[in-house]
Amino acid sequence: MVCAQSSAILCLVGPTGTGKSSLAVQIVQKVEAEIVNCDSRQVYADFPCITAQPSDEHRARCPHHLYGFLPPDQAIDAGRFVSLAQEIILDVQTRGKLPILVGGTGLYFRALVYGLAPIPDIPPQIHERIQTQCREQGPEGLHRRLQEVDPETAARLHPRDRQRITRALEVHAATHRPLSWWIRMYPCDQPRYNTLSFGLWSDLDSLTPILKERIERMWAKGALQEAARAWQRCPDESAPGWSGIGCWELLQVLLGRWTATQAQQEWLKNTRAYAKRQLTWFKKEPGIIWFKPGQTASMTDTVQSWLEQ
RNA sequence: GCCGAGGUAGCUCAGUCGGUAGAGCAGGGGACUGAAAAUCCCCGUGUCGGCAGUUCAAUUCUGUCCCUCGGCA
Repeated sequence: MVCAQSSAILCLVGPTGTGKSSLAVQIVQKVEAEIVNCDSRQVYADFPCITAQPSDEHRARCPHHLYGFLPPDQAIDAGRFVSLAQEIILDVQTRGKLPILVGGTGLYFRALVYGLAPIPDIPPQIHERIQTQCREQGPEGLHRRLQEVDPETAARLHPRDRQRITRALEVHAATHRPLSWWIRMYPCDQPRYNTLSFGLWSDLDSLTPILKERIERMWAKGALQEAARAWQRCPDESAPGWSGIGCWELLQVLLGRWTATQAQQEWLKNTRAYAKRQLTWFKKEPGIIWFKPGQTASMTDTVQSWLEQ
């Protein structure tokens, strides 16, 4: 066993269904390590099966952090993820172990590795006010306002991108500084950890049958019952936990809106589209060493020589 | 067999009063600084069922054949 340097983290990223979780557990057999989740949906306690959280068997092999700890009515965001993950990573490193960051949420990965501008939390009343305005005036209306208070951000956002437009307006309203100011003041272009990043790359055509099979396996393992239990605890379609792919499709079956077949088709379609977005994101991410699933034999050697440096 | 209604993009269909066509969905590509499994953006050549006729020009009109779906036998 090799011990980790104090500031090192290993990252394992790539689209859904490429086998990141199993690979992480394999690496743990060679290196003293603990696994840290980097996936925005696997944090939800009510959806272990549907969001493909590591199995009990995997979790028994080494500590797994930030999985399945949040109820579906509670939101998580990149900022909160980063502060939770930072604390855990530091703790793991202090104990002389290597943190392995595993997951497919590109924004969380980048925010953790490269940092995030220290924008304070937005007070709930400001958030609510701007969301209401967006509903009333539409994203285009808010985009026009953003052009006045933050022309730089407005220029790079499409007038219908309500999520980013409202966020930029919220930042301005809460801090009296435009989002572009924060980003300029706190550029996030240098990694804050000594990082080795692996990516598992699989093109969509090869991934599709795997995703299809995984959905069938989840179905057989009781995904629908899992959703039914979650619905009893949180009967609110708009709750953050329900936005996961699969959760929403299964809910349509529970509410009698879709047939099982329809839901499975939509589930696969949406998963594929998501995998494509992940590929697009990670392709651009610098410094990732790419492997094909199943051709990862040299990976642990790379990890060990990196740790010995 | 007769009478209707159809055959146009992978699917569902619109349209062309004759000048070789366009929507939705599917599919493909892209963006991304606290909702990110989210939120958005861009991308449409297809023997217009086959063959023949009329015409400068036919997917459009005419004839004929083939196929599908109704109704009657």
